[in-house]
Amino acid sequence: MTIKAKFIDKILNDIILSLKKLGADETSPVYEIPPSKEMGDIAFPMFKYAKTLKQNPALIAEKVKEGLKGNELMDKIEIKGPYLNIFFNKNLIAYDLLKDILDKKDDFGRQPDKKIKVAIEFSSPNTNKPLHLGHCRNNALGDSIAKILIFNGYETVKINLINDRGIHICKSMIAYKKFGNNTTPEKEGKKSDHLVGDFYVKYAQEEKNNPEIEKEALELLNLWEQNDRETHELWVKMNKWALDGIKETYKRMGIEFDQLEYESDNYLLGKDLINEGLNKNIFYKEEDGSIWVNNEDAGLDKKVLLRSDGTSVYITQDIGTAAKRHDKYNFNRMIYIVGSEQIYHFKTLFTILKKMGFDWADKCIHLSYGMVNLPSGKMKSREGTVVDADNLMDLLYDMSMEVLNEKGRDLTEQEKKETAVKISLSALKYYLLNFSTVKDVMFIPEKSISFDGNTGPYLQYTTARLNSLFNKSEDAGVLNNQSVFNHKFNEDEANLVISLLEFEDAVIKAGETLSPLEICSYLYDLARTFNKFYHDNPVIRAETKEIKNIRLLLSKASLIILMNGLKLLGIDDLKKM
RNA sequence: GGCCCUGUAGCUCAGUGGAUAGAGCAGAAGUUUCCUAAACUUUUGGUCGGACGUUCGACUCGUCUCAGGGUCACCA
Repeated sequence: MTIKAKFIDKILNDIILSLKKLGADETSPVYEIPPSKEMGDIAFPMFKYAKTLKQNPALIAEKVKEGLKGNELMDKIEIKGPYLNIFFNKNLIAYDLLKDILDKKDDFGRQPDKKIKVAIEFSSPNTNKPLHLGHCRNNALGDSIAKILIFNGYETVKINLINDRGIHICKSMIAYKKFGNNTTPEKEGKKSDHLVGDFYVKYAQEEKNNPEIEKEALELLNLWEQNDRETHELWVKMNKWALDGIKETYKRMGIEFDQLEYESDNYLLGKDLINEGLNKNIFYKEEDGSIWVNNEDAGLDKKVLLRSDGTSVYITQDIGTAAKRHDKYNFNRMIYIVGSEQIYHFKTLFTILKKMGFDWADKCIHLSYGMVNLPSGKMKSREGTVVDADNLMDLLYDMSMEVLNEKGRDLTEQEKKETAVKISLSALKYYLLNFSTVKDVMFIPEKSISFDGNTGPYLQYTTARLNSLFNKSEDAGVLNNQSVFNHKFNEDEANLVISLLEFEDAVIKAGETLSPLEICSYLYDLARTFNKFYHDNPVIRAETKEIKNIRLLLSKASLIILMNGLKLLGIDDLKKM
């Protein structure tokens, strides 16, 4: 139970008692956070009792207030029309809260072990081109959601399904065979995945003039499926280039996985299950021998599961892969983090799994996210209108370095480089996470990534100021109940206490809604509240020793929570900036 | 055409039944002999795409409608 929930619980009892005196049978009154902090810390709207009590809600609020006996947790009770607004006793909250934060440190906010296992599939790149901005969003989301779930007490398995076979791979291979002259990344001085991507673009260009080339790609795919030696050697070579480069990008972004699955290992999975389903009459066979499922009862269409030649389609291996994963991990939930263009596909997949009698089908979720668009429109890898992940990180690094050279304090060259890396990544990740997942992201290169305002670097800046503060202060504050209880919290301090109190709720809500945005919004609010406090209230040079102590404690708690929150976003805090 | 998603300030976005709809950027005006000015303060700017309905109460729910996007492959 969170600190806040404990407090509210104790207040709730009094409200319930008071309501009962008036004749309202209430066991769990609704409450909300008032729109502004001047109105109080928690509010009870009285609208719903107007009907049963046949009284004006404002009057009911008055009466409920009268019926409340003194409770030390409540500092002040105000009636604003139909609302009963309560101000918490900041001293009591602050003591419990600060004690908990300082005791638990990086575990503050962590929820108890839920004994629930969640498999998360994300990233899932194709090995025919480098990662682009869309993958960055996927990676940032998957990484952050996994961290949020772990912090919420779930056990997670992060899975990356590498799409290393299929016609798209053969297209890069054909272009290499035709125009590659046996070149290598070393010869070209190119990052290996970029070289593979160049051939994919080359193929697309060639296809415009010479549509016949597609036949060659298909032939190559056939050769690959027949285990043709030469084809496999090329495939292995180019896949390694692509994957090595992609792995480098993951490393640079700080993205890690527990399991790598390869489509080339999985693509034959599912066939047996389809035939099994055919025997059970869940599926049916067309005259040409192809096997179908009719999902019209679920509001979907018919869908082919095995081609007339007996080969499998995309969804066939997804069925097999899902079943294999369930056998292997025995997950309680599986989350697919895949773009919104595949919403229909996953609806179909889950419907089929359910028809096949897998009771765990209901535990699979497609967490779809919107596309990343450019002002010029949609990103298209074939047309070369993509924002490449490596190039983008380079650009952001250079921008960070420029600002650091201008403003950075007291940093060695080495520290500057490390700091620029951290700043550039925080700008990118925070930008991509600070959107509702369902929404498309509009990416305007010159404008989107800034280091001012509601950004990752702003949060890092706040941690750098805090770290600097503790470097300059000989002690970090001692939690002494007398000093906390006797302290008269001013507005900035009180706001900070309330903001600190909200962290646990933000963590829980982010976990329930699979939404890193929840953490972003919370951290930004906390950082703003802290910066305002820090701007207007001297800490080291506070008027008295007691006040200094309280403010150091509040600052320490702020730093701990900022660090914990940033970790959930996959962002590093900074000691200096 | 069917289904799904989105439409909130000049721009980019929060806000999903409640109190005057919030941020950032951009624009205007301020704050550094002071713990990091990548900060802080003040300020300009909105018929929440439109219409009707449900409700004591709607940006939030329902129906219709307009606009943009996605999807409806024996591609992945």
